[in-house]
Amino acid sequence: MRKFEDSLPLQLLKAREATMLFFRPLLHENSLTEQQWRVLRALYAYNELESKELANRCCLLSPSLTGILKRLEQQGYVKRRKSEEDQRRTIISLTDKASELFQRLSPEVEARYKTFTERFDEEKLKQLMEMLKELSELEP
Amino acid sequence: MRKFEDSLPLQLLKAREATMLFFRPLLHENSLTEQQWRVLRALYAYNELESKELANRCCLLSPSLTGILKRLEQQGYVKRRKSEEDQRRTIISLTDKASELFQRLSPEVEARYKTFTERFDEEKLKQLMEMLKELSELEP
DNA sequence: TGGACATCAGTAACATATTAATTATTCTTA
DNA sequence: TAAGAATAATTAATATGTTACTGATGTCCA
Repeated sequence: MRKFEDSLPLQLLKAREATMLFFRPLLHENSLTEQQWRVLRALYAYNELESKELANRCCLLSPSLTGILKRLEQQGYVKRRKSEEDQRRTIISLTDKASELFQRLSPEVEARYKTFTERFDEEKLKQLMEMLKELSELEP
Repeated sequence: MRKFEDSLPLQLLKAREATMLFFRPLLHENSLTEQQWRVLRALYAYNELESKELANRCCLLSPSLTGILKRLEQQGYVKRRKSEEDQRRTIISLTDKASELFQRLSPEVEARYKTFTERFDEEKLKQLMEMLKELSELEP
């Protein structure tokens, strides 16, 4: 039988934890959770997104996103509006306050990303990303 | 600036989600969470472990483990005893009931692992595990 | 056209994640 | 050896993860 440590999900989890150690302190200094930051990143990149698509892109489940958006909205970082064509859908976008926050933090995030790639070869990182992509497209 | 999707933590998360799709249904059929299964696996592999070491190996934080162990204990799957040398430490082990459950589920888990490797080349998987290991040993 | 069916957002209930603080024990060193 | 620092486990408080379910809307076809 495989050893306990040979579990792929476990190794993915450990690798993710190790990677987040580079960024989590910065987010925490700014009172952001990693999920909140993921949502801000997505919305900054795509300008506005329907709730469902936002959840998909951020790899969040709908009930989790509901709470995250509620808190981000309370802090004045996101706004929501109903879709014209389909009243079931909600469209989310960033406030100016959030854009400013993002632009303020973004350089430091990239700087820490750089220190990361100084310790983990970029070519290897590229290969890794390829494999992860392939993996995430797998279906049972 | 990097694209939203070029985030390594996000890709690790997505890859893990895709992988867990192979196993989560089985665990769910048996009323186990993935964290509970991780704990059972570790304890089965190591026979008994101190609480702190169990948390480390399972990539769980101590407060999370406290709750997980409480529920596993209520269901009669784990037992705890105090360390003789150091009264601060708790030593955790599986009950017979848990060993039986593990032995019953383990073959099916391995079977699903096999269907997984049929779609994701084993040589590539080996490379991936190498990179993940290297990644998880990184420190900021 | 209206009723079965699908879809989307949200709620409910419980499990886990995260940080800070607390308690009990052990170690250190003045 | 007694006070202070360090460590292990827990609790507290809040945020998120997970599944099941509800309510509102939309689609489709008899």
